[in-house]
Amino acid sequence: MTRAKVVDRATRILDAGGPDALTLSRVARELGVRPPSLFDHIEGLPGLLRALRIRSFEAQTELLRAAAVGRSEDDALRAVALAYRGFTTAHPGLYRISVRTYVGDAPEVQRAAGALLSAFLEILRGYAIAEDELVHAARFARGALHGFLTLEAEGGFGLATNVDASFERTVDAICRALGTWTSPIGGWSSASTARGRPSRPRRARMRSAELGR
Amino acid sequence: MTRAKVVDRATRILDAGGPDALTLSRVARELGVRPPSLFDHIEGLPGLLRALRIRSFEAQTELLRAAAVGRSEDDALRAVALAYRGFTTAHPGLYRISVRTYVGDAPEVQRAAGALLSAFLEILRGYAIAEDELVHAARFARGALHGFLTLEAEGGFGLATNVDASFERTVDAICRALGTWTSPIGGWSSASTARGRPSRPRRARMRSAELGR
DNA sequence: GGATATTTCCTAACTATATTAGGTTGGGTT
DNA sequence: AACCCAACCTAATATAGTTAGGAAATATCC
Repeated sequence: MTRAKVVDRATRILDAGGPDALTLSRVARELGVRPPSLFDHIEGLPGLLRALRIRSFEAQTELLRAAAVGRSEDDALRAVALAYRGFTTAHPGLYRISVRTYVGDAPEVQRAAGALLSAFLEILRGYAIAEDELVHAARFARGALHGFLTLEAEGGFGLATNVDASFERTVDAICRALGTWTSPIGGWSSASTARGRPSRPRRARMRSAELGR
Repeated sequence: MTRAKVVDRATRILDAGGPDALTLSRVARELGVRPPSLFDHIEGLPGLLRALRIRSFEAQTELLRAAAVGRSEDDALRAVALAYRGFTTAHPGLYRISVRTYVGDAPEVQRAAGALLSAFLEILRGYAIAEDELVHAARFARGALHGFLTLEAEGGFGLATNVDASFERTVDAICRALGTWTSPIGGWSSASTARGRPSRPRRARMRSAELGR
């Protein structure tokens, strides 16, 4: 019984049964030991979750780097997107657990998350995007990819008609947006924007209705 | 003590303390009753979560409709995006809980989720996008919005430098992509694409490494 | 090789949570 | 006045996580 085996088994349970299925009792049962025995290898449930998050971030980072090597711009982004989708499909639970609790988490987790972030930034460096716009572009691209995959994993697309095609179109759209990235002041990037830049959104006020009290 | 009060209090706890803070014990304590008393108003914890998800979807749907009324295309999308961000900021817990568990959930929850989906589709109808492309465009737009807001809410952007600007850029990027939406066959929409349509991504194979065993 | 230290598992016990069963009470109805 | 039922209660059970402390196996050191 080693720490790695505990985390391995937890990963399997997580991927197969979702977050609610993962309990120390179950991990212990499947490993043939009693729950308290796990505490000699992980620091309780929080420690196990921490280990899983780190594993998830590291896997994603490596994946991303491997997919991008030797490619650039749209080519790199497409490869990364495909690899990412492969990951969320193969390890839905592990992916999910990496979302949530970046902030306030242990330094090691923060570090793993940071590595993923910078790997992503690296890929976007191929595009003709001003340095101070890069972070915005990265947030957009990562968010778009992440949002699609999350919704897909959660079944948020309702009837699963043609999700593959939707994904291709989504990646295309991201590439298109990155290829025509603009600064808010004037045109920066090589290509001119297709439809200019429509009026700045005026701050709309929202009512939070009678939710929560 | 009414059902509505239970759900209200649960919403507050959820928004203030996150998913882990929400327990029946706590709801009961804050309402001045004992836990079993709650069972006369909700069907246990699963029932409470169900009610919360429904409330979340309904709130989002109404919000979206209200923001879009009287506007179209980019104008509508910008307003919707702002309203959405306002919602996730005001009710992070309630928003979170709507993500996850679409599939396999109770019919009422499915219905509430479906209403949100179709409201979103309605907004995109203003764009010059072919009918059979609409669903793809909606998945992209919703995913991008959702992904950004999720990452922001989870602190996934690391140092919170200029997230407001990132959001504006992201909404711009979504508008741009929708304005230049293409069909995979040929040009459909009004504007021609800025950078043509690069080679179809070839299915990359991924290794799932030694994760989960 | 034998004494010792460390690792790894165990049982026992405690806490919190969700949940069921069944009792009490008071307001409103016939 | 008798009744019903809505809304609360106490008591009890099951499961999860966790701590304390002990026993056995394994590694380490003289």
